[in-house]
Amino acid sequence: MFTEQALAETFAVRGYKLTQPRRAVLRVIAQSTASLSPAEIHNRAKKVYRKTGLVTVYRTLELLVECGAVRKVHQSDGCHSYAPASEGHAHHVICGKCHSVTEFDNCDLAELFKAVQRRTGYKIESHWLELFGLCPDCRRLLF
Amino acid sequence: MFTEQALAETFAVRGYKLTQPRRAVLRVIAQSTASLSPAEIHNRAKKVYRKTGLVTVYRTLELLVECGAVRKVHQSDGCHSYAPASEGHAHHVICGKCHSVTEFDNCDLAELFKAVQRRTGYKIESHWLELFGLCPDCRRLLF
DNA sequence: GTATTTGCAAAATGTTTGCAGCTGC
DNA sequence: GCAGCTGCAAACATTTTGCAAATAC
Repeated sequence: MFTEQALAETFAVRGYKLTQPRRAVLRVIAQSTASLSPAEIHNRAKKVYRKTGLVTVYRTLELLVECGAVRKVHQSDGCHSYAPASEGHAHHVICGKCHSVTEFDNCDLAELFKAVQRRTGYKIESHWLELFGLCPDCRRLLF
Repeated sequence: MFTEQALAETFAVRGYKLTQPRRAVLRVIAQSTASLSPAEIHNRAKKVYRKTGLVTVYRTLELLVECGAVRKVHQSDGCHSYAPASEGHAHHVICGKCHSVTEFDNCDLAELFKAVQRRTGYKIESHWLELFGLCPDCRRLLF
C-alpha cells in the first residue's frame, strides 16, 4: 500500500505533473482498501475534485499501473478493477461480498510449476492467481 | 475434452434443439485445442454453416459453459476466450505464442490456502489460477 | 403445430482516441 | 512560456436485447 504522499512522489520522480484530477485519483486509491472499478474511482474522485473526467481516471490508472503503485485486478466477469499495490510480485484475495482486496505474496508454486511442466511440456513463464472468499469483516457479519 | 458427438448428446439430454448453427459451433469447439475468442469461433463456424450469426455463437457458448462442456478463459487483457473443458475442477496453461490451451488438475494449493487464510483472515472459497508459458510446439520452433 | 431458436438491427457497456483549450512547473 | 495534461465528443470493440421470421422435433 502507498500513502497519498508516496503516490504523489512517485509521480513527481517520473516527471508527471501533479494536477488536480490526478491528485483526486491518488487520494481515492490511497484511501481505499477495496479494489475499485474505473467508474467507481471516477465517482469518488469527483467528490475530491469535481471536474475530474472519466478519461483522465483511465489515463491516471494506466500511469499508476506502470509505476507499480496500483494493480489491475481481473474480475471473473471480465471487468477490471484497480487495487493499491504492495511491493514485488503479489496476488490478491478478493472478498466476494464487499470486494475488499488483500494481497499476499510468497505464493509457493514452484513445486506445482515443476509438476505441470513435466506433465504438459509447457515452459511456464508466468502465472496469475486470485483467491476468492470472505474477508474477516464480512465473516463477522454472518453471525 | 468432448467429441462433437458427446457435445451433441449433452445438448439433446437437456432438451436443447440441435440446430445447424449450434452444430457448427459444437464442431469448431470440438476440433480446436486452443482457446478461441467468440469472434474467431464465429469465423470458423461460418465455414461449417454459412449463416451462423455471431449472436448465436454467444448464446451457444453460454449454454456450453452452463453444461460444463466449455470453459471461459480470462485473458490478461480482459477479453474472454473459450476452451473445451475436461471433467471437474481444472486450470489452464496458456501458450503465449499460439494461444493453445492445456488443462491440468490436481492443483495442490491446500497448503497455500491455509497459509493465506491464517495470514489474512479471509475464508478462501474458490480460486482461479492460470499459467502462461510456451507450449511444446512453440518451444520447438525457437530452435 | 408449436415452442424454441435464429439473425438482424439496435442498444448497452467498457475503453480508447483526436483535438482544442487549460494548467503546472 | 510551453510541454504536458484535461475534458469533451466521438470512435471503438465487445456483448446483450427486442422482435419478427425460420426451424427442429
